[in-house]
Amino acid sequence: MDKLEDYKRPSVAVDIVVFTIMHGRLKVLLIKRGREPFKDLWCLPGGFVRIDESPENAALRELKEETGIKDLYLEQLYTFGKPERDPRGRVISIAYFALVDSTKIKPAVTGEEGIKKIGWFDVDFLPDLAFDHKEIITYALKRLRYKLEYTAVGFELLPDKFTLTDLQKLYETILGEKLDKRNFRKKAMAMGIVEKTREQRKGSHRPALLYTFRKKASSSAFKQVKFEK
Amino acid sequence: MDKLEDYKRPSVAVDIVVFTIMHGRLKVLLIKRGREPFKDLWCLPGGFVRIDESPENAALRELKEETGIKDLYLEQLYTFGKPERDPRGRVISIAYFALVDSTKIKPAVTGEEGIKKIGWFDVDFLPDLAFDHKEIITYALKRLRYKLEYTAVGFELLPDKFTLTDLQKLYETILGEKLDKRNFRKKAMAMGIVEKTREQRKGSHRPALLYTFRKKASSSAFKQVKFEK
DNA sequence: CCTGTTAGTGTCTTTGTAACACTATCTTAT
DNA sequence: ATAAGATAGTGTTACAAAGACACTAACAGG
Repeated sequence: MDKLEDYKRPSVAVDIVVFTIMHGRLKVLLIKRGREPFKDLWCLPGGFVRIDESPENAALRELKEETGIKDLYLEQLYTFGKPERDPRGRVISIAYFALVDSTKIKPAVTGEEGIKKIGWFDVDFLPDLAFDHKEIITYALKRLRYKLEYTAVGFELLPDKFTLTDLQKLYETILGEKLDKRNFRKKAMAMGIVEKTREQRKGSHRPALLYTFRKKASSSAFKQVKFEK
Repeated sequence: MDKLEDYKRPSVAVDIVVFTIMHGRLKVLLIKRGREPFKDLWCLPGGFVRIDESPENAALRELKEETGIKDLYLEQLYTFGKPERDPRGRVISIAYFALVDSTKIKPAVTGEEGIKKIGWFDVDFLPDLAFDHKEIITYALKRLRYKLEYTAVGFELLPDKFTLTDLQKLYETILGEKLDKRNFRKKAMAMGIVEKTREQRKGSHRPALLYTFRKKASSSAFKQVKFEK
């Protein structure tokens, strides 16, 4: 009864939801499928877990293979395993949630061999997606918003040096609401999660101080969880 | 490259961490292994996912088979997938997190066929465990404490009718700290997550009013997430 | 009816959250 | 040189939630 051979084994895959912020919009990385099923539909980057690698390494490997992305924040999201979720057969997929700073994305990521195309899509305007990938993205989005409110994960989406306005815009973009500038800055400073540098960013207006993220205090809540009656 | 046949498939299992409160202590359900590897060591209830069932159903089925437990709160916890976690070969395990009210546990759950024994263990005094099950329990405990602070999941551990003292003791047991009686009751009432019944529980002292859980307001925070500097 | 035991209740202080508007500094155009 | 445009940066007050704290009430049993 406990022998591994007694059971038909499902295939195990990983799918990764990679978020970034581009031009003030939250984007997800998608790949155009080159073959059936769902040929020419968009889907999440991912692939099968090899027999000797951990799911997390599979996720990192697939991301590198398919998109060249290397340094990113990665965490396990949820395992999707309904028997009918893949028309090819039984595939259980461990979904991952990733964040990248858009300045680190390689520009030449489109049209590799002409078979696959990859693209960044605005989360509010997603195309039709293969498999249950829409559901996975919805789940990831929920997690992103949730995490943003009570952890300092947002820094993963910014370059090493950023202005407080950058940081605030990031929060506003993801949470979908305006935040008060003074309260936002007060809180960021009070929590000690950002640190001043001596550099400035210039434009045709008053220059802004650049800040860096202080990893030490990273476990703090940025905004307290809302209290519903 | 995308054919399912091209890949060696891992086995996929589920493991369930079932918590209950007995005699004011937090307990986990464990099973004594009847065969190698790790014969006679304790482990989490669980088993392999069948080719045509969802992981969640596998978890429910295994729990019923092994322990007779039927009605419980169940949610996916995390998928453990390091290649070396099972000496029999590659096994990826989807861990679940479950809560049962101890009054619903069948008493005759020990010594089925004399092969397997099952038992409830105090989380602070766990025996040696098979596989990486210790790690899984640690992870589940973290999740339990975390969820208790910001959701109303604690009710899953109580019978339908309970006193506010019962509820408070439950929180104290799991969080491992004393809570203030007046503040606790004030908050429980203010949030509207409990409802008075007209029944009382008697003892050799002042009788206590019984309350029920109001499912409507279940998404509220019971205690706000702590804010660390 | 006294004792033991648990149930039940209110106020004040502290802390965090939310609302709110003006000045400062730079660039560019005239 | 200076005015206009644009973004950076800053403090106070009011409100809401959390935390600390101690006594009275109701029952059973002796």
